[in-house]
Amino acid sequence: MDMSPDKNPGNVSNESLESLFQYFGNIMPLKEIERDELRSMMRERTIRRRQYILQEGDVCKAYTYVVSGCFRMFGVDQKGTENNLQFAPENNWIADIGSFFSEKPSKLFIEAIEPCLVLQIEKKDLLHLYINHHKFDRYFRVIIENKYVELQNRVLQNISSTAEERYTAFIEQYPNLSNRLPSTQIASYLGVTPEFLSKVRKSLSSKR
Amino acid sequence: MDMSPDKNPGNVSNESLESLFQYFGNIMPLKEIERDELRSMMRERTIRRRQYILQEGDVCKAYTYVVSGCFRMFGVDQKGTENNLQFAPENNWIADIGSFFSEKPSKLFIEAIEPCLVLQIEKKDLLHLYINHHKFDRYFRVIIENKYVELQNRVLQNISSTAEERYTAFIEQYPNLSNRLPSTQIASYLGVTPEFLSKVRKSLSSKR
DNA sequence: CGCTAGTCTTAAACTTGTTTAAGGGTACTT
DNA sequence: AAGTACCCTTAAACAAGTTTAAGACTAGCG
Repeated sequence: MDMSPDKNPGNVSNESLESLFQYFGNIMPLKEIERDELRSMMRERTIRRRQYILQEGDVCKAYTYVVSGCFRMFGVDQKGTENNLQFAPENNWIADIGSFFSEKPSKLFIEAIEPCLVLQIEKKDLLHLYINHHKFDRYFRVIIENKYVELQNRVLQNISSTAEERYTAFIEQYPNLSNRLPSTQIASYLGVTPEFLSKVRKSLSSKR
Repeated sequence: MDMSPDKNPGNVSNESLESLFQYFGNIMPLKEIERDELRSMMRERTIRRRQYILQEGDVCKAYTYVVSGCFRMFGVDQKGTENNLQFAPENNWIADIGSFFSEKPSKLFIEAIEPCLVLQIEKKDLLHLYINHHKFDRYFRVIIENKYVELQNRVLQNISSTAEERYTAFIEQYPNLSNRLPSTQIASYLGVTPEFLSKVRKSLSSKR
């Protein structure tokens, strides 16, 4: 177990905590004691561009809340191609949920696309929260329910839409990201080659 | 609120209940009181082939456990094409989770592909279970976590694999269903036309 | 400064999957 | 026994997306 210098509790910046409290506050208001619990459990880390917080073969040990920056989660297929499964910009949670709960090695990578500031919580602490503050059960169920619905819509899109339709849907869903991310990353998310995405963009711009 | 004849509790068959108890028992053992609670909350229904248990525009009011038979869940796109999102054969839960929790109208249909026997639980009863028997919180979180992982793998496959690879993966995952279901349904699940699936099958069989 | 690595675009040849149309098979109706 | 509905396959023309290759345009780096 690694002992980074910012592991000891109490070192979490107020800015990061405020971001997290506001996130939860949008679901339901937090009591003072719940804020204190979160403060003592969350560990703050800065992550450099290109740095991994999860690599294939490792067990996903933490849920990560993104305060600023952006991550991508991807898998690598037989041919060695990277396929982006999701992006996690600021105010989002990211984890390989399967690996986290089963404690089996992950088949996925999570990499910072931009320099990032995050808050992490480990499994034992999350379970502690579940048990001692029943509300967090609901919080995290809501989080995963929302992520489930998002994924489901994506599957539906993948099997029913052309690359062009998927791209315009991506732009609508992440107006931020479409400017911020390199097109190679977006192409990998959409399941097309960067070359074809370039074609799609051109044909879209000429349509207006 | 509809009052079908089998709504009153106590009418649930032992065979169905045993199937449900066994399902939960695979996650963690059930206490007698928990069995009693389930017995009193689950409502048994027989569903005819082609019958819908959810239609677009309706709010998904119940979680459905499939005792026997098989359902499909699908969405209809702008062109009117049906796209199968998932199948639910015996010993599976099915619901539009997004609609169920948000109580907003669903964009999906759930239809019986075969004659089915199901047990259903309504939202208020599920919430009652959550509150009075904390264990069910965990049960249903595990159920949705597993479904999430399944979906995630599917997205990964959709963006990284050819139709042939997706078809062979489908056969591995549902060896039952590949014989049982009409190929039109499988094609709709894979996101290809029935004609192309026919080609794929032919090219696969000639490879051996 | 010049070098390298990453990013974006274009184009031509190719592969994967769709569309349209047709024909044959089975099974349930009448 | 014929009728209809559904299911599965084949084939040819077409559209969607990939591959390979090349050129231009950054941005970071020694």
